[in-house]
Amino acid sequence: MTPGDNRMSAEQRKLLILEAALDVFAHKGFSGARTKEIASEAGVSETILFRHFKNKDNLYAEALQYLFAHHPVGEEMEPVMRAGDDRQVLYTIARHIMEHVGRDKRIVRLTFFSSLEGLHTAENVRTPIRILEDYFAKRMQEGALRAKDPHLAARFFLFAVFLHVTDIHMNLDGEPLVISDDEAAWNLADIFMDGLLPRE
Amino acid sequence: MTPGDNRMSAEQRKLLILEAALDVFAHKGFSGARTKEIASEAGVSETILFRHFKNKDNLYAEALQYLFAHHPVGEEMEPVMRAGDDRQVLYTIARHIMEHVGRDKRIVRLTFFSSLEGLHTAENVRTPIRILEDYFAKRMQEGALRAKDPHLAARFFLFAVFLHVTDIHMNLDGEPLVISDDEAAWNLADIFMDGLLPRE
DNA sequence: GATACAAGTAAGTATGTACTTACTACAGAG
DNA sequence: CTCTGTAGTAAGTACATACTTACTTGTATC
Repeated sequence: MTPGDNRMSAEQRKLLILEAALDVFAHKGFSGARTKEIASEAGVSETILFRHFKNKDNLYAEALQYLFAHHPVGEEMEPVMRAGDDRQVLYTIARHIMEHVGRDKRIVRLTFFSSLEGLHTAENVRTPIRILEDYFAKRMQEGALRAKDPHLAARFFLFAVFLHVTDIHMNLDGEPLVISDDEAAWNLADIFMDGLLPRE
Repeated sequence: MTPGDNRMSAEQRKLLILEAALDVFAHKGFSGARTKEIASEAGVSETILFRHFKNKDNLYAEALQYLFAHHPVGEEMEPVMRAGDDRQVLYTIARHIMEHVGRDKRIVRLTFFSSLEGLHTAENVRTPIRILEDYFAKRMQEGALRAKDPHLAARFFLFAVFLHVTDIHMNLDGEPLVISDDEAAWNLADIFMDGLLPRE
């Protein structure tokens, strides 16, 4: 094997390693991941991995930063809140999150792993709650929604969505769901708007 | 240190080790846990740990079995479904889960760790969904509830509760919640029954 | 074409970690 | 009292793992 065959710029190589790291960390968590496996998945030797990253902790931190930099959460949500009536807003938020997470399945696993392993507080959970909470508070003041606790309402709505997509990617529940994102989002928005009791 | 000072029956000792194992596994996950730490937390040497348990996998399996044997999920839920009107049923289920989990905070962490590490399908998630789903289906057929997808409705309700208690113990969201279980459960049941839109 | 700098390889080291082996001491049964 | 089975200790083993060291090769720049 002649060296230099797959020569690559530092930046390119670093990205390859970051991608491999995300795969392995998302799959096995920080303490379950092996630098050797990450290196081999990136197609390099451990030596090179450690030339690009000071140590495993550093690699983990940079990998998370890289992932969330490419998948920001809060900002994209704001325009969504002007989607029309309240039902439409909830639907759009739900779809937004489903797609956001669906775009990269590692997000869910890494978020949970990081929280469990105490390596990272989940900014990507807190931010959406704040945004939806503010929206609810405003609409409640306007009398457009019933006056309930807006923080609790936002929590419950988003938690339902979060665990729904989490389940889809982690399969907490036994069997895989066959329902489309669209149908799930409409159902949830409808329940939150009208409730399960029939309206007379 | 004369041996035999803290002599103990096999069964007693095994329970001590299981408890220590649950603590450490819940805190660090399977691959983050060290048998040495478990042993020392149980106040024994590793030698003894490995005399009681074939290996680390076996210890993990027995620990989970022990935990869930002491905190069964599904069965206790059935009587709860006869709690009165539908709102009361939802409230009671939510409270039931909050208390169930509150009784032993390790449940949440172990459930998530196990799922993430692929060691265990979460029976304690699936079972409650099935039960609530059946309840919804029955009430919808009776016309007491609007005809929505009962599986989705059950999923969303329970997922909201699950992640709510998860957050309380894992603090996914930034700041700790100050709201009581009672208040949270009533709010959620109310939203699911009546929705956020005002009824004319 | 010589030089500088970064990409690459091969081999190694120190520590961690799951698990063992060889032995001692105690308690209950006969 | 002796025998047997089990709780206990001390030390060790084989391998995995994060990280290093010493060295080689390619490439862009002047």
